Amino acid sequence: MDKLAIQLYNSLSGKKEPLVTNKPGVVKMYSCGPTVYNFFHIGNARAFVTFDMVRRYLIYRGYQVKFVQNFTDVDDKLINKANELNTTVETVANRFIEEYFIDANTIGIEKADAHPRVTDTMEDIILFIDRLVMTGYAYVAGGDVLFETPKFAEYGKLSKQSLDELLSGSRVEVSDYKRHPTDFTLWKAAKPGEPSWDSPWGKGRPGWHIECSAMIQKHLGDHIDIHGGGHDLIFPHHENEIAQSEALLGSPLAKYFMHNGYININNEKMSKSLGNSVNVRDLAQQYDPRALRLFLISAHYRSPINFSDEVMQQMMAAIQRIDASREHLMLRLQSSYLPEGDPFDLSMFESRLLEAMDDDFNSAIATGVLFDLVREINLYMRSDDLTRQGLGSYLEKLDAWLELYGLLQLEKVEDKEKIESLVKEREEARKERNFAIADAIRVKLEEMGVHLEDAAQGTRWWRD
RNA sequence: GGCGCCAUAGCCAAGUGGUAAGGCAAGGGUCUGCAAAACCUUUAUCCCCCGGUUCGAGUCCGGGUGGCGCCUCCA
Repeated sequence: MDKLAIQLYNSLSGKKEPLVTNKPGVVKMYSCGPTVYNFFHIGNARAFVTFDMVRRYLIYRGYQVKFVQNFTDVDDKLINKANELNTTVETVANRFIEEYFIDANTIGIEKADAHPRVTDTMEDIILFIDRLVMTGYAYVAGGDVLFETPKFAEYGKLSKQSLDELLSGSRVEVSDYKRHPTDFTLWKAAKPGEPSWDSPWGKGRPGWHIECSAMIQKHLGDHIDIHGGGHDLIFPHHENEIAQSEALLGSPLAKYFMHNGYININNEKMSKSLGNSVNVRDLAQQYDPRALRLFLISAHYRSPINFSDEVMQQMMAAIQRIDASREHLMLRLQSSYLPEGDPFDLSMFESRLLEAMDDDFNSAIATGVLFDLVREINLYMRSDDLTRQGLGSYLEKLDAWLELYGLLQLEKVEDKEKIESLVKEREEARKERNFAIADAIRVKLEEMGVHLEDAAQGTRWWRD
């Protein structure tokens, strides 16, 4: 069995590197979470699902994982939204944090070990900024505090750009009070009507980047193993985090930076101006949420992917294939006259999965292995030598993997009993070869959106 | 202008220098009260183009062409 280290692509080096954690067996990871002013969209979902997948896999591989993901709950977008709704920033934030957890749960994203909010981290943030001022990395200009980028010699090491190169883009905002055009805000002086906090520099609120540095330190300590986010966060967000933290630490904030790729919608960049952003709340009404998740993990996390209805239809069909196989397995296992036998050795499958995921979390290959398992299960079930242990081995493996992929079907209880009694009634009719009644029941169920499938061991059903 | 990414069948998507995984769709077949599912089978002599390295390249190198991202809030 493969005992080699997990390889992961490190944005810092631009290469795949073996995962060697600061503390053996423990992975500390932090991933940038949402600004909670709205429902999250499919693009956000890709980042969340990517790091949920990484976390699940690390745990699967036996690591103890400490995972933190933040909520940005003070920011211009929130302030605008609050004004728009004639309410407070806090109300907006609370509302959409709740909505976050609902949607995250829908697509199988587990809660992090901590979900710190900026407003709960204010003291640490102010202290952090203060230390940067004291050590000369930051300066006060008016009521603002700015980080002086040239003071940090390695500025640009993540985005692989020098200060000059950053400038030549000439899109960097030039302000009179900045000593250098690439300097960025750590603390923003309060404007009337905005939420603000007391600080040594007067009332104000934190800039965007500082929260992550402060939260990492507070919840995970000075150094973490993996820092994640969308690849658009490379610059300036993560670059600035590195500058802030490492200016004080003098050593790396995170050993590995991982960045997931973008999602396009019908081959166009998703953006609000194009009006094509789709939130997960709406999508989950339209498609099986697991199909959504499968879509997100069916490509390697660094590849750009394209969202379209056509692709989603394919994903729905693929989910059906998995479900059908699993449900047949369970039906067979319910059979009362099943011979006993030996459990199967499925280590070949397991090795293939580990090999795929160890290689920079290649979930595209890993899902291929999953479908190979499904094929083998289907083949086995057509054979004549089924045993309880044989079926059990497959079900156990399948469920372990579906759990790893976050695709395990959650039981919906509501109308389940009603449907099952109809299904049973129909089976009785079929036994009596009263096909007229059997078909009538099927029509009725179809109208309810329930599909049937007759197998030798019984009937399985599923909903749209 | 700077930094970086991608180009594989009708669609999606892997592919570590050794002769193209997997999913969806489509055709044919087996099974079946019907239907569905499942299984079998067919579908890229070829991986954007041109050179080069090599016994051998989708896979490495150089040059094109075509997409895209970041440099500004952004997953």
